[in-house]
Amino acid sequence: MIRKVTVFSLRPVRLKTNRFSSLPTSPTSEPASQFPPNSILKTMCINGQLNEALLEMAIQGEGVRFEGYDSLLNECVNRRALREGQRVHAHMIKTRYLPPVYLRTRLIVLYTKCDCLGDARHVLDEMHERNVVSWTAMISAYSQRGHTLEALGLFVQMLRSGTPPNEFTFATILTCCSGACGFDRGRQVHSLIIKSNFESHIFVGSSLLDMYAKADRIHEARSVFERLPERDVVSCTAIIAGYAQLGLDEEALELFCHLQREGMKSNYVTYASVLTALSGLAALDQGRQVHNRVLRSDLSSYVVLQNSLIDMYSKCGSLSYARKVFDGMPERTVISWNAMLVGYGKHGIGREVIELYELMRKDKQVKPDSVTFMAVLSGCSHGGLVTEGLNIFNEMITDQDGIEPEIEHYGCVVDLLGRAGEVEKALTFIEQMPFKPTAAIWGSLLGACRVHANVLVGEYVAHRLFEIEPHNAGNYVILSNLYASAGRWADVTYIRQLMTEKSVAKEPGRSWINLGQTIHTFHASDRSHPRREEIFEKVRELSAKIKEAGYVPDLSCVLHDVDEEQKEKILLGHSEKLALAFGLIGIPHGLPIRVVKNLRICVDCHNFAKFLSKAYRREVSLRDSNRFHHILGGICSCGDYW
DNA sequence: ATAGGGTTAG
Repeated sequence: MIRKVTVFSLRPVRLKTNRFSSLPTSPTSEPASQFPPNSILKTMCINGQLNEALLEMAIQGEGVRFEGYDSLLNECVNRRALREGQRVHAHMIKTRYLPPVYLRTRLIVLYTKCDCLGDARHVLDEMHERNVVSWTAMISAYSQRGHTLEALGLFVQMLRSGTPPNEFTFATILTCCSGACGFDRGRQVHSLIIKSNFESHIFVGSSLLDMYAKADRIHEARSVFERLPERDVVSCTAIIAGYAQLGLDEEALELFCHLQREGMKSNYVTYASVLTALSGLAALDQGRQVHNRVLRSDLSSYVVLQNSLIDMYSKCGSLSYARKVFDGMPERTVISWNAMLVGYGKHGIGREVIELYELMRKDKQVKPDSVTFMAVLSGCSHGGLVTEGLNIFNEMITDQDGIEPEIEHYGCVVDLLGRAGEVEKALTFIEQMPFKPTAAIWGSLLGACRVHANVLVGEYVAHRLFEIEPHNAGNYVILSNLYASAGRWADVTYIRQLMTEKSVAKEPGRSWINLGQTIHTFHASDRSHPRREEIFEKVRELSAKIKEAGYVPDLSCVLHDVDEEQKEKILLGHSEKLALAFGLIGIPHGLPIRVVKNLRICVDCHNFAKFLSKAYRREVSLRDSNRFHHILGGICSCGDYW
C-alpha cells in the first residue's frame, strides 16, 4: 500500500484531495507535462525505440505511470511485440501498479493481436469493471478465430452485465450467427440492433445482410441492403457475394453491373465475388472482361483474386488460361493449387492432376489439405487413373500428411472402384468404411452399376438410395437405364409405377449456352426462346441425321407413362438438346459448342451429343454438375463414365 | 482501444 502512495504522490496537486478515492480511468486524467519521466518513455516509444523504453521502464521502477504504460503498450500492440508486452505487463505486477480499465483493455488487445487468447481472457476475467471495448475486443478475438461459441457466450455475459453493446460489438457478433444453425440467434441480435438504433449503421448493416444471405434469406438480406442510408464497397460486395454464394449467379452479375453504373468502386473482394458468379454461369467473355479490368487496376497481385481467376477460366472451359494465371503467380496458396487441380480433374485430364500434385509436393511453401486430396482423388477418378487414385488414398490412410480421410474421400474411392468395374469391392468398401453412407455415396455406386450393367448390386444400391432420397427422380432414371441395358423391360415399367406412387419430383433441368454476352437458357420443351421454331426444326433435322448414323433414342431415360412416340418427343425436348441445336445454329463452324447443364447429363443426351459431334464435325464441350465432357468425333473425354 | 464483405471441395 505504501508503494501505491508513492505512485500517487506524482499526481497533479489539484487532484491530491481525492487521490485514494479511485484509480485513473481515462487517459486524460493525467496531463503529460506533469510527469517528466513518463514523457521520456513516451518520446522513446514515439521514436520507435522500444528496447530503450523498456530499459527506461526498468530503471524507473515504480515511477512508471499511466502515460508511460500507455505509450509502451501502444508500441507493443503496433509491433505485435508479445515478449515486450509481457515485460510491460510483468512490470505492472511487480511494482503493484493497479492498471485502470483503459490499460487493462490495452493488454487484452495486445494479447488478442498476438494470438494469446488465454492470456487476454485472463486479463478480462480479473477485471472488476469492464467497458464495452474490453468485452468487444475479446468477443472479436474469439469470433475471428472461429471460436463462435466462446464469442456468443461472452456476448450473453456482456448483456447480463448491463454493458450495452455498440456498433463494433454488433458487427462482430453477427459474424458468429452465420449459417442455418445460427439464424435464430442472428434474428434475436437483429431485434437488439433495432432497439439500439443501429440498423442503418454501415458496418452493422453489412454484417447483418451477410448473416441473412448466409442463412439462405436473400430477400431479407436485400431488404437490409436497400434500407442502408449509404453504401460502400464492403456492403455492396457483401450483397453481391450473397447472391453468388447461393448460386444465384445471374442476380449477382446483374447487381454487380447495376451497382457499378451507380458508381460503386470495386476492390479485390468484389471482383473475386463476381468471378464466382461468372464461373457458375460459364460466362467466359465477361470473365475475360473482369480479368482485363483487374490487369488495368492495381489489384492484380491479390492471391485471392488470382485464385478466383484460375477457377473462373477452368469452369468456363479454358484450362490453358487458368494455367497461365497459375504459372504467372509469384506466390501461391494451397487454394491456388487446389483450384488448378480441380480444374484438371473436372476436365478429365488425370495425367496433369498427378503431375501438378507431384509438383505441389516439391513446393515447400504449401502443404496439401483435405481439399487437395478431394481434388486429386476425384481427378484420378474422372481421368481414369484408378491405380494412382487408390495409391493416394492409401497414402492418406497411412497418415503421412496428418489428414484424416473424410466421407467425401471415401466417396472418391467408391467412384474409383466403380469405374474399374469393381462394383462388389466398392459395396464391401462402403459397408466397412467408418461413416454412414450418404446419398452421394450410394448414387456414385449406382452410376457404376449402370455403366457396368450390374443389375444385382444396382437393385440393392438403388433401394438403399430410395430410403434416403425417396423423391429424387434422377435415381429412378438411372435404375431404369440399368434395367433397360439388361433388357428387363418389365422392371422399367415397374420403376415408372413406383415413381407415380411416391410422387417423385424432378429438379427442373436447365441448360444454357453463351453467345457473346448473352446467356440463352433452356428448360425442357422450352418454347420461350424467340428463335424456338428454328431451334425445334434443327433438333428434328439433327435427330434424323444422326439416326442414319446409328443413334437410337434411349427411352429408358423417360419415366412418364406415355407411348413410345411421346417418349421420344419428350426426349428430344431435353434442355441440353435444345441448347446444342441452338449452338449449332449460332456458333460458327470451327469453334466449340459450349453447353452448360445444371444437373448430370442424361445417358440419351450424352449419346446424342456424341453422334452430333461426328455427324456435324463439331467440337462439343458440355459442362454438367459433375464434370466437363469434351466430345469430338463421337468420342467423349469422360470415357462414357460419369 | 473494439467492427463488416472474399478464393478451392461437397
